[in-house]
Formats: sequence, structure tokens, C-alpha cells
Amino acid sequence: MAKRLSSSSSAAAALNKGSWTADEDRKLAQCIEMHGPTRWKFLALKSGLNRCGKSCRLRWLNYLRPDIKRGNISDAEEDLILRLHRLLGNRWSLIAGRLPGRTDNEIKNYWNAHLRKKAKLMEKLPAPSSTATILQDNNNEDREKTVGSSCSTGAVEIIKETQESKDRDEYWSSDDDDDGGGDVERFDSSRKGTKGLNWVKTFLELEEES
DNA sequence: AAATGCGCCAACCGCGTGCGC
DNA sequence: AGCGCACGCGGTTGGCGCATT
Repeated sequence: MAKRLSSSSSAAAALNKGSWTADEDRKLAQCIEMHGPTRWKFLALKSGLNRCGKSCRLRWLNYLRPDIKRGNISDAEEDLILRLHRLLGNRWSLIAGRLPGRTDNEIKNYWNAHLRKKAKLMEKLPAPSSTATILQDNNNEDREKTVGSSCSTGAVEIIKETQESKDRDEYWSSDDDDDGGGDVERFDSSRKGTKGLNWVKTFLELEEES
């Protein structure tokens, strides 16, 4: 899809910006195949593309990655996004981590395009659990901010939930290190797979029971 | 058929964080 | 401790394409 054109700024004269061509995609994919999806500045140079590392990384994560699932977000996925957003707020990468094959950018876009209105409507309905109620009462603002500014009982619950989320991410990031070359230290959304989904299922089941 | 409005989504930007020196 | 670099994240932008007038 032809999108943004190259900017007219002086920086754009040095670096290519805007939409990626099929040829650029191919070059980047080849380079990543050889060197792995890390050190983006190096990859940007090595691939011979006149792009910044940031741009290459984004292109890979949102488009070129082989396990990307594109389009047609199912009802189940949509429901999951709604629930996770109620729980986590605008933590798109975390939400995406629970949806195998989906990217944070895609979920963010889907939320803005389809779910924002829906969520607003749902907010008016009674929340199914105490955690959700607490989060709703804080109007989906940043949880850590809330924790920092208040020491209410609700905040304690939020601290627990935030820490649990952190712990889960750390668990995922340290898992399967032996299958990917070992140089990907951070949580890799391309590898959390069904393990992530299982946690979500368990969590949501517990949430419904309570 | 042309003009206009609007939704979608790829891509950019700024900021925060982690890490090595 | 302070600095610089690399990377990740969330917010925002802006062009394309479809629907409506």
C-alpha cells in the first residue's frame, strides 16, 4: 500500500523515508536472515537501504516477520483485546504479546478504529470483577502513575496486578532462550505463542469466576 | 462523473529505559 | 555517577481508498 511520501526535510535528503518498496522489503529480509533481527542500525547499514535502524525494525516487526497474522481479527481476539485493555490500559505491546501473530501497531490501530467506541459503551455497564472495577474507576490511566499518587486499597490491588504482569513478561522473556540464538534478551512477541495465550485464558477464566 | 468526507493503517516521532564504558 | 548508544513503546500523522453526496 503506497503511503507516506518522502519528507522534504533536510534529514529526509540523507535518509529514505515513507513507504517501503518490495525491493527494500526483500533486501531487509535477506539481511535479517543473515544477521538476525537485532542491532538495527547495523542492519540498516548492512542492507544498503538508506533507512534508519528504527524504520527497519518497525518494518520487520509490523510487516515482514514470518509469523505475522494479517487482517480479520476474530471475535475471540476482539473480546480479548477489550478485556486486556480494560486490565492493562494502552499497553499495546503487552496486549499484543497475548495475541500470537498480532503486532502492537495493528492492535493499536484496531482499537482506535473499531473498539474505542465499543469500550466506552461497555464502561457504562457494570464491571465483571473487582479488579476491573478498580481499573475502570481510574479511567484507564497509567497504573503506575495511580500507584505513585495514591495509597488507597485500590492502588494496592493495582500494584499487585502490575507486578504480576511484569513477572509474567519476565518469565516469557527468559523462556526458550536456547532456540533463538540467545541474543534476544527482551520479550519477543514473535515467540510467546500459545504460552501467552494460555495465561490469558487462565486469567480470564479466573476473572469470570470471581 | 466529480467533489467531498471519513475510516483505515503504515510509518514517523519523541520519550523512556537498559546497558556498556 | 555520568554519558552516549541502541532499542522499545505509545502517540500521532498523513496518504489511500471507499462511501456518500
